[in-house]
Amino acid sequence: MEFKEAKNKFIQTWGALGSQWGINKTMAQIHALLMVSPEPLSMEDIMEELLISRGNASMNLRALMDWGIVYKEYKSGERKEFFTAEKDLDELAVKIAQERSKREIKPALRVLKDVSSIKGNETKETKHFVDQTSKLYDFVLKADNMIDKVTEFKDNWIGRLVMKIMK
Amino acid sequence: MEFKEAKNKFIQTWGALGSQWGINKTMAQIHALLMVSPEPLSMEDIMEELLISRGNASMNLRALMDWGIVYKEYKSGERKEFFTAEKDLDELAVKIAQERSKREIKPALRVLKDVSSIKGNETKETKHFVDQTSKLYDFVLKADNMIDKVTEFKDNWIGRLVMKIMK
DNA sequence: AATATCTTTCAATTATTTTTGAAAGTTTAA
DNA sequence: TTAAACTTTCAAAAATAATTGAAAGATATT
Repeated sequence: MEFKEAKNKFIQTWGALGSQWGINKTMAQIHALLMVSPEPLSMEDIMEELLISRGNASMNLRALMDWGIVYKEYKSGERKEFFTAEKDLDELAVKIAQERSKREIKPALRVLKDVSSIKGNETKETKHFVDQTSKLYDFVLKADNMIDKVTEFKDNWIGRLVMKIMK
Repeated sequence: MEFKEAKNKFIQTWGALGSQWGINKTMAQIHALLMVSPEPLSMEDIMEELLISRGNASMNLRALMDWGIVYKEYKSGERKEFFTAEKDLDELAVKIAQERSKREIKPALRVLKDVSSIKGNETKETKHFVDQTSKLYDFVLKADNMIDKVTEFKDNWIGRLVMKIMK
């Protein structure tokens, strides 16, 4: 396999993986491309490499910057903007985890808390409902706390974690 | 909030969460419904409660069973099939993690391994590519191993994990 | 202040995913 | 073996999501 082929395969795979995890394909592809680019790329570069429109590139770059995993850069003398990806993988994982926690898990937790605290007639159905959603609340809360804790580690937390788990 | 409202809210929220994580909305909703049902439900029950077609119910129940998080049950004297969800949350998390690892992570790992081992001319670009994809391979491999390890724990692994992390 | 360079926005289009419903398939019972 | 009860399949339709491209917005340059 030669470089160009490998690069393309990597970008496609990363894109597919992204879309299986609720992240838009192009967004993941742009990120993949920037990850393996030693130099910052312009919007033009990205459009060309991924064969996408200007609008698409613009919107997805914006989204990546909102996630905090792609940065804008300016080159002196150049008018246009350049982009780089967060390349530190620990940092990347933490940012993604934090963002998903904020956007999806925390709101879901609120709902779980609300629905698990209904009061009233104690039928079998309602008892089971409260019991089950309470357990779910505790579980998701723990998982979410884990994300927060993990953030404090930094620097190869996943390696340490694996060590710890394996005892 | 009364029971029916709470139940509906729970199902809707779980469905939305599912679709943000690459799991089809109806599939997540069926699972949510079964989680809070003290008794097994028939396909008819599910169709009625979620207002979905027979085909939709059938396909998504099949998918849930493939994931190993919903089981078929037979009631003696009854002709039709009934369904229950895995209600043990540790078990549920492990099954989901294993399944996603098998379906998505393991294949991606293969690709990462392949593309990170290209040989040839040592330009800045290829060097950076190999370096970056190798790191990614190591990282994803560690994360995936963590899933495997966690499986061995069973019984409230997440609680223990949080304990460990917090020292 | 006019022009050139570059970016963002968004309505319309295109692509993808999900859902439906009816026909075909299966299993049990009479 | 026929019929009834139930489930699965899958092509077509509907719903949802992603993408385009051109116009409007910026911002810097002359």
